[in-house]
Amino acid sequence: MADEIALSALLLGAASTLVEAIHEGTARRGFADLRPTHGFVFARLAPDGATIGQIAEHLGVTKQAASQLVEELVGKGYVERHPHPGDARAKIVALTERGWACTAAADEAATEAVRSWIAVLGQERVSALTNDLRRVARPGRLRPAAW
Amino acid sequence: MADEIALSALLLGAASTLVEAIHEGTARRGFADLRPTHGFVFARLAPDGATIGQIAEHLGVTKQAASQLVEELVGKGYVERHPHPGDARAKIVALTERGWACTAAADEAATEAVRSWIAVLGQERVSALTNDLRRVARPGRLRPAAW
DNA sequence: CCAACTAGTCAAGTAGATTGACTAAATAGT
DNA sequence: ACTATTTAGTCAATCTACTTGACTAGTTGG
Repeated sequence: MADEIALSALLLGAASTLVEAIHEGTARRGFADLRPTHGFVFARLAPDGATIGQIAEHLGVTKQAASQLVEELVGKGYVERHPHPGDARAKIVALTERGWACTAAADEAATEAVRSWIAVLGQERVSALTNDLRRVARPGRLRPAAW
Repeated sequence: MADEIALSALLLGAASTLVEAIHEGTARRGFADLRPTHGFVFARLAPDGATIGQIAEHLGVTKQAASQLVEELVGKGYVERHPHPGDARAKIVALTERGWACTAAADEAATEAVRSWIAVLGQERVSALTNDLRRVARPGRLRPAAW
């Protein structure tokens, strides 16, 4: 049936709604020079940082794209490149103080956004939803780009 | 908490997983020259067709982008432009026979994809999930573009 | 019946990705 | 131990899906 098709549209719509709410809330808290994609980078960076390759895999993009993204974040003061302790080729990308502040703001914005869902569905169902998704969503493939 | 942040990543990952499965399944059935975006156009076109403006709104893109998309689909034989009965400026974009065949293939692929979710979660929870999403996902905003 | 608006297209520009070629460092094979 | 292959990251060029801006043709309203 078309019901199965509708599910993907719903998931996409829901994801879009939530991501945009978080993005908007984060911007409102003083971090307006970022896109949602950057937030997904931050999520991978906390708490211990990550290499370019790990970021690329997390986002589901090429290393080159990840590298460009990191370069932009370095320029804006959100992350720093540190030498990798055990591999001189690699670099550890880590959040700066500003990066951590932004992450905190994003967490607030996310809580705020989800609160409106809880108001509609109840805490119970939101939790159930989250758990169900955890079981079917293959990690990685984070960005539905190039569709 | 970071749990709220995770929810958006999960939704996005789930949507991505499902959309790609449908896309792949449709391609496997003989329609390999399409992107997922085209599928969302088809969904709006069935059963009665739509104008360029309606397609644009459905996808959350500009009319120009929608127009280009339709042009591509015309070239590939999936849709046709018909004159609008009551407005000589407008055009009704409608599925061709091939367009309908592709839609049927996409439905099959979607059913197949959702079946694997049902195998994990059970019919019950998948239905509950769908209903929950229906209540929180704002329609439109289909494509999380420009992230 | 003229002014303002709407549907769609043409053309050019843009942002975020890609592929390809390269350097330097690590790992594996003999 | 020395060579060969693989891996981490970057530079450069390109691609592509989308945007903004300008326009034509048709519609609506005072």
